[in-house]
Amino acid sequence: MLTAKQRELLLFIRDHLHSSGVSPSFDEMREALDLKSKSGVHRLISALEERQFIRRLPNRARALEVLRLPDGASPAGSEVPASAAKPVPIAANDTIDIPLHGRIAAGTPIEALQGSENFTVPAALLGPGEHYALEVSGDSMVEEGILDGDFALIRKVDTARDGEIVVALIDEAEATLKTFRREGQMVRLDPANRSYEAQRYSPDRVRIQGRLAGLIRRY
Amino acid sequence: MLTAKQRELLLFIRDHLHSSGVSPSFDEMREALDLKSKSGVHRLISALEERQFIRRLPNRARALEVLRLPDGASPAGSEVPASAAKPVPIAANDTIDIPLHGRIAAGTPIEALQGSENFTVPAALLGPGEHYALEVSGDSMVEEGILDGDFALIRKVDTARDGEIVVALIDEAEATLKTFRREGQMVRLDPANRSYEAQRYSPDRVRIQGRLAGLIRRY
DNA sequence: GATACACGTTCTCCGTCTGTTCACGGGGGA
DNA sequence: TCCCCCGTGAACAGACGGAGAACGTGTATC
Repeated sequence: MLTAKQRELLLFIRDHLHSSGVSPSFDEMREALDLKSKSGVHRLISALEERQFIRRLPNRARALEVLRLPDGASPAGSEVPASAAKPVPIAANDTIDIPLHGRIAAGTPIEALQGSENFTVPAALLGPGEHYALEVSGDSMVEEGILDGDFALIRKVDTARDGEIVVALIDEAEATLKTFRREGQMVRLDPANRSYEAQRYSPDRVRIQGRLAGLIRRY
Repeated sequence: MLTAKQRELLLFIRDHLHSSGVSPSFDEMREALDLKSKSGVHRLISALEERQFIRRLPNRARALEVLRLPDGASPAGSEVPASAAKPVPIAANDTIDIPLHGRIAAGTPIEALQGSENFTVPAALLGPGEHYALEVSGDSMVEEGILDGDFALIRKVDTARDGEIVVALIDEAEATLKTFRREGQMVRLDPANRSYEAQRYSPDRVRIQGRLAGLIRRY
């Protein structure tokens, strides 16, 4: 599950947390692992986070939290290991991890934004098919109850019916979340905000990248 | 999770609370941390609040509440640590199962609706504390992006600050989701829909049953 | 109800600490 | 071979924290 270095770092964080009460800074970890650069630490931390051994607040100082320890680790003090203290109360395995492809804004096709981040959602929210998540940027869909900062769950499809909310890629360059409508030979993308105007394109300029399947908001 | 200063302040607040019964003022905290200005304290407090270690009422004197303690902190007195008194189950898993207490509509207090259904949500969506879910009924909060049929995730608390969206039980009979505001001696519950009017009640008629913590929508 | 006081909030300025990212490279396993 | 792990170095952005002052807000008091 972990490489030797990752394991060493994880145990160091655990010990540091236990003895001083605060998580170590990147420089302290660099020192402890006998490295000369922090960027190696950064990679190890990312790996530990990806493997769900630690949790952290991004861009925050000393904001690490150890979630669990590798198998066979000795406890920090004379106490029980952290893993035993958390008996893992909830099973409920009906969730799905989907990739979070960044913010949906102007500029880049969705495929380009292959973020490493993942997003866990209840399986009940999603239908069949492949999905991904986007963070909504801007207020063009407020009248549909889609606000800036919301997470849109998108089902990967390349067709849409009138009235459906889709991720549309215009001219292979700009992706937006809009209501899809056909208008004669043209495609119309309707915002849900009176301050914005509907846009019309010829079908060959518009590529559907998915259909809105769910929405998640944090307060 | 915390920097040294943040941890120091949190432990001071805990001790002060424990020995004198009230939370310290900003000046007392400034003194305790050996600072010459309160603004540093303010920033530390904000960081602690952001990390969900404390809760507070804005513009209220000495209105701090310790929600949990950093890992490895010794208890204040000879008693059990605050963390044990308040279970605050932050699951290490990715998801948490919370009860779905039916639709929020007129008629009945939330407790009465002990539905058997459960609702699985990503743990990242919820902070500490106990939560439950409600299905939103009606369009009184559309301008906040809360639509009929959405699922509101509610943190079980009995206090609210101005501007927060809460589940309020009126006269022990009718529960609604509204924005909470104080207005002089009265409590005002604001809808987010121009077609509805704000309602005013004396505080003893209103019981807060929770605070909006997240929102989930299915398309 | 006017006033005074205590307290919390916000701002600017500043220096330091810390995390992030990039580009470079080497080694080893599948 | 490609891919992953690991190391280095440097530059940068932003968080953190301290000082001081002005300003709001709540509460008590008269």
